[in-house]
Amino acid sequence: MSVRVRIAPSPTGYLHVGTARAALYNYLFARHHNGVFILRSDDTDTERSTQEFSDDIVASMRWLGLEWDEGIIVGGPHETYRQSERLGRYQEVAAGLVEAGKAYYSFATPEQLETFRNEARREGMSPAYDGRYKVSPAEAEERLRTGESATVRFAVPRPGETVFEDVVRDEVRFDHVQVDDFVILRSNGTPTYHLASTVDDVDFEITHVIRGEDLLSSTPKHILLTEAMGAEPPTYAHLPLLMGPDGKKLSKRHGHTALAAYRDAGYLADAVVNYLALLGWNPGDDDTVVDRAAMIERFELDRVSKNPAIFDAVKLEWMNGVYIRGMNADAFIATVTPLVEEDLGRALTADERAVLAEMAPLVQERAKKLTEIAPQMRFLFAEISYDETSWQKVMAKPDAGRAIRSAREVLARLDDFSTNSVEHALRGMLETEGLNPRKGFQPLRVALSGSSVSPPLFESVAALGKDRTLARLDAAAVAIDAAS
RNA sequence: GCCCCCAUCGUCCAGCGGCCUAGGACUCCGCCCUUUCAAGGCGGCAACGGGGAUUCGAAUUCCCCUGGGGGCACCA
Repeated sequence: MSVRVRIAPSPTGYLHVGTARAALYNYLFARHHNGVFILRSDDTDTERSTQEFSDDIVASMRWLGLEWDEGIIVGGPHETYRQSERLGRYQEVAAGLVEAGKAYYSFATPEQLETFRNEARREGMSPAYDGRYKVSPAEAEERLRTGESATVRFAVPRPGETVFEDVVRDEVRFDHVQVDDFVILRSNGTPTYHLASTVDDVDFEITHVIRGEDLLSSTPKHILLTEAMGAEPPTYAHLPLLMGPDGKKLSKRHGHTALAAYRDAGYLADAVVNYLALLGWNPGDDDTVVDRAAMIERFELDRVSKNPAIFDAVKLEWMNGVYIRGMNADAFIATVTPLVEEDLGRALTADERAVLAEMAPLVQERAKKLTEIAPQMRFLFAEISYDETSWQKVMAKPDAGRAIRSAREVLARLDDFSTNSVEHALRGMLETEGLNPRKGFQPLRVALSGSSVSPPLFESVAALGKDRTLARLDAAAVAIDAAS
């Protein structure tokens, strides 16, 4: 039987990094086994589900490159892949279970249940509802007829026990006193997550359920439901949860949890994928940078860690730098050009594009995030302003003015503004002025770029060209005089 | 409170009875390279939670404790 797996986000929020990782693992598992990867929308909570979240999920999945074979948007043999469109099917299953005596109409009031739980808790017993307020089928029918509202609950076999073999956790067992007679159909007729999700998994012939550990204790319910439907339960694999730096479940207060936020912050999809993949899985050796093909090739569920993993933003950033440096020159220029144009608020001219292409490799090896790049190249295409800290650190020093004036003089006499020629001229200036590179070059850097941190100096001068270089040196000299 | 899961450097992983003087990556700290910042090179700091048991031998197996996490809804 071929592998069929799914990721089933609920459009009640943006695609969370934890969900993204679960999606990635499902994807890698499917690709590794030449199986089918499905994207389903678990949108039974109509109150909280929105189109915006749904769009975000699709966009984020595509950005990561986790193409799905069946599911929302792309369709497939099991249309539809949206739970909100399958309500009839869930009701049908629920009715069948009631018919078979495996589920029942429940009239237990919230107050009764609350009281039961409190009491159980007080006595040190399991707070899982044991169905004690169940009424006879005849009575249920009668009360239903009089218009009384009811939920449908699954009748958990008691006493009993559910044992299953989890791929990452090995054998897990739950005594049924810990499993409540859970609601499968709300009093308004809509299915709960347990019902909808399980029915879909059965109908879509899901073979492996790979999901977060937070669902581990719900698994007996899903197995019981599956069996009650007369189907074979899938293989389960529960992934360790993602934590924030404080060791608590990753949430908004830890920073970005919406995957799209990382895209917007200048991260590369491949870097995020690589980082997420290694957060709880390892390829079997000490490799850290692993491309997608290698991940697919080497992915195994039994190499998934059991430990919760703390999301380390610093390491992600490092990895992003690795991927930026790994881009080929053309690809880098292609992704960076629109960013620079957006930053400037205008399109680049052909000449400017040539300058950008020239300078691109220099900023490429320095960037950790795409968002750092435009600000670093801005001085090439727009007027500058001096960074306050840089000014204090460099321009307020005694030799700054001298270096700038001397450089201005030397460069003014220079016709060949190639990098080599500029370097030769400026090093000559250092010598005649008796300045070391730090004292002699840093002021020039600030004069030209506005900051003490910039791409390499000689290349920058060459890229700016003679006119603008001289103008900026003049302006800096004036500014220094004015400041002293 | 009840149940489940987990436990190696600060963090992510390796280790699946002797190859461990516990390995790699990020971070941090030195040094080198160097026009700034990065990158890169070299080196360094840093961990098997505690107690029993099994064994000739335990980070690796078993038990207890402790600690951390998750779940216990007409939310998913």
